[in-house]
Amino acid sequence: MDQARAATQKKESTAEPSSKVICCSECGSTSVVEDLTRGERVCGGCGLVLSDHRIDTGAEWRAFSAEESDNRSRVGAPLRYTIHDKGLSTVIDWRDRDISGRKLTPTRRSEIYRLRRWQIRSRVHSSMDRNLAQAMSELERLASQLGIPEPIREHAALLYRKSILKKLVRGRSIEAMVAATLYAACRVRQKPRPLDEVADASRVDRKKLGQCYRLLLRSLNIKIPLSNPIDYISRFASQLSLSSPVQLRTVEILKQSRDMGLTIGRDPLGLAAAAIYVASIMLDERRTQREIAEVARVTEVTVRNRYKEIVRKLGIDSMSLSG
DNA sequence: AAGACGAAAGTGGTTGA
DNA sequence: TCAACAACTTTCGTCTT
Repeated sequence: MDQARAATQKKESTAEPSSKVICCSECGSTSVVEDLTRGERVCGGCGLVLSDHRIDTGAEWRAFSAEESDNRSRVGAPLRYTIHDKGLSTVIDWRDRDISGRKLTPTRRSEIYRLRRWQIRSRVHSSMDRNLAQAMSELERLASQLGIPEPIREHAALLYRKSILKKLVRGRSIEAMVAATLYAACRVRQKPRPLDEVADASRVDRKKLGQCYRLLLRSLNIKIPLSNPIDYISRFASQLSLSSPVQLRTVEILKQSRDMGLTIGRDPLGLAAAAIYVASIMLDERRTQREIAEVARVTEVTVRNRYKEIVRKLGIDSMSLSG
């Protein structure tokens, strides 16, 4: 009992600082200077080197003017997991010219032509590569439809690669697994999307998606942070075109609700919706239960029930609601 | 008339025997 | 595998603004 509590407390205390603020182990200062030319991270307080040998992702040219530094960049594209061969495979140029720009002789030309054909074939040659090629294009389609940013797409792509290696895709549809990895990646990065939203955008039904998602978590040992209603607020608020004070008030309400134990076992979507509803009334930017329920993908009834609980438990009286 | 409310029955997922 | 269960949904009649 006590052990369990100690464990959760420890988890909370270690999870907090490592995710955002970096503290110097010597002086506790939070100001960290990044020295990219030396690949070091140095404490701004005492000068202690916190980490070194960082990979420099910046330019490897020297530039003598602003124009030059704009033009010149690191050679080659960065490694990308969303391209099925990570963007690393060889490409044979389609122009029939040799290295010095001369036209090729007819014999040489037909030779190159055959080489090129085989090269293209071999690029997607193994079944894994074919699967990946298909999956990555589906991932791109789905992610752009949902407006999911590049880093999360890459994360999803990485998860998909892992699930292929674990042979999870076998016997399941590529689409379902892609949708599941994308949903999981959003959750891991604390930018959750409602499961229904992802299911709608792909051609996978909710149930299949949920099954694949759970399989993914189990097989790859992924730890997903409990989805927090607060993570949904900014998206919902912007869909309802609510001002930022309303967002802030909503977050406040959610924090209070959590402290009152109102959030345990409750659907985060419903909580987010109800909190937005309360905040929108308090700050006189009223939205109907139906409007809010729609963007949060819950029913009005759920919004209502949560909202009633919040009002009752937080002691929000009718005065602060009406005006 | 639209929105809010609440009761009652139905649904899908989890848990424990 | 099945029943019990909690949370959520659907549906619908009634009340309020």
